[in-house]
Amino acid sequence: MKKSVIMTTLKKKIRERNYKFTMQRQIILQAFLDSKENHLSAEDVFALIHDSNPDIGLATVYRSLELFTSLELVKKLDFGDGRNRYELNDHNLAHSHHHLICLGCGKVVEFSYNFLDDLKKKVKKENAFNIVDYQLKFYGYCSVCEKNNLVQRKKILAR
Amino acid sequence: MKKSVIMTTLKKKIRERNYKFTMQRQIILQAFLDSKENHLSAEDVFALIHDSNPDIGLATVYRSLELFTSLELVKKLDFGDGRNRYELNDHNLAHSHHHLICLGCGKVVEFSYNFLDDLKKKVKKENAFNIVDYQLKFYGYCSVCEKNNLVQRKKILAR
DNA sequence: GTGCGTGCAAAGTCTTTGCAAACCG
DNA sequence: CGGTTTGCAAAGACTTTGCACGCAC
Repeated sequence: MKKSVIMTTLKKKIRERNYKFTMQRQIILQAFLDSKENHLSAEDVFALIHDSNPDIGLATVYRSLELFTSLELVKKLDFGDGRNRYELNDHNLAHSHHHLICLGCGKVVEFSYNFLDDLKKKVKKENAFNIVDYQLKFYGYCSVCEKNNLVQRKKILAR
Repeated sequence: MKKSVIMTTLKKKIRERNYKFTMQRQIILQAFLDSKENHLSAEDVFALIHDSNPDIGLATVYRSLELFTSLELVKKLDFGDGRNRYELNDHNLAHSHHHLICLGCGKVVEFSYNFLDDLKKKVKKENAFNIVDYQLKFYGYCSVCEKNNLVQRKKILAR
């Protein structure tokens, strides 16, 4: 979908909940649309926009991300690196995506797999819990780190 | 399994990696064994042991939990409440368990479902990623909060 | 115009670290 | 006895907040 169309949708969603579509909010959302990296921390966003917008403070970035999360425009993620990360919440995605986190180098790769529908029913029945969303994270080793691990293990065994 | 047997196993695992089984480490592990609550933050552990062991500092609790995590004696969890939580890593559990996090009241319920084996193969093949572990979190509403939500929605609609 | 939103700096919360003393093995 | 581990306090990292000013609607 075209970026400008997405922005219009986001604007609408902000307005219809009676929040103001300020320049700052637009710029922050634009950063997500423009960034090659999908998983941005508050500091990342701040760095991305700061050169062209030195007047936007870090606190505003935090407050905007918090707002966007509550409006479900973005999703708050935790990859265990001590800071929150955010990604645009693509409601149109038929299959939700998840994250493979490399324990060696920290690289995060996305992975599609949708099993919510089946599980929603199962969990609802068994636990009296109405599932709204879920997060699935895999921890492992990417091919590069896996290779390094093997080399490392061989060295240890050779001692 | 008996608590004392578990403790012996934990002791062994610490010793065989050439770490010392100090009184502090034992007391912290014991807190997990004794606590009814499975998901403890560093502060929780500190509070649990502080009355009987006022000499154990919070920094030691943090350092121990970090060590235990690296030794895979405990698992580090994030429920989005701004602090890390830890639970004993039960390697004997045939089926791993996951967490249902109530968006209304924050209650966390455990839920068993094992699908790692199938997915491990699939992910390995498709993404060149060797999966070691995974975390699955569901967000939703427990029966109490769901009921409150419904009441709330009715009120809003009645306006 | 009015009230929500922002910038700045200060404060808050959780976690880590430096160092001398204590302790495990 | 020697290298780990600990306690304490201080520092660090990320995030939130108070307040006066500014801007969207």
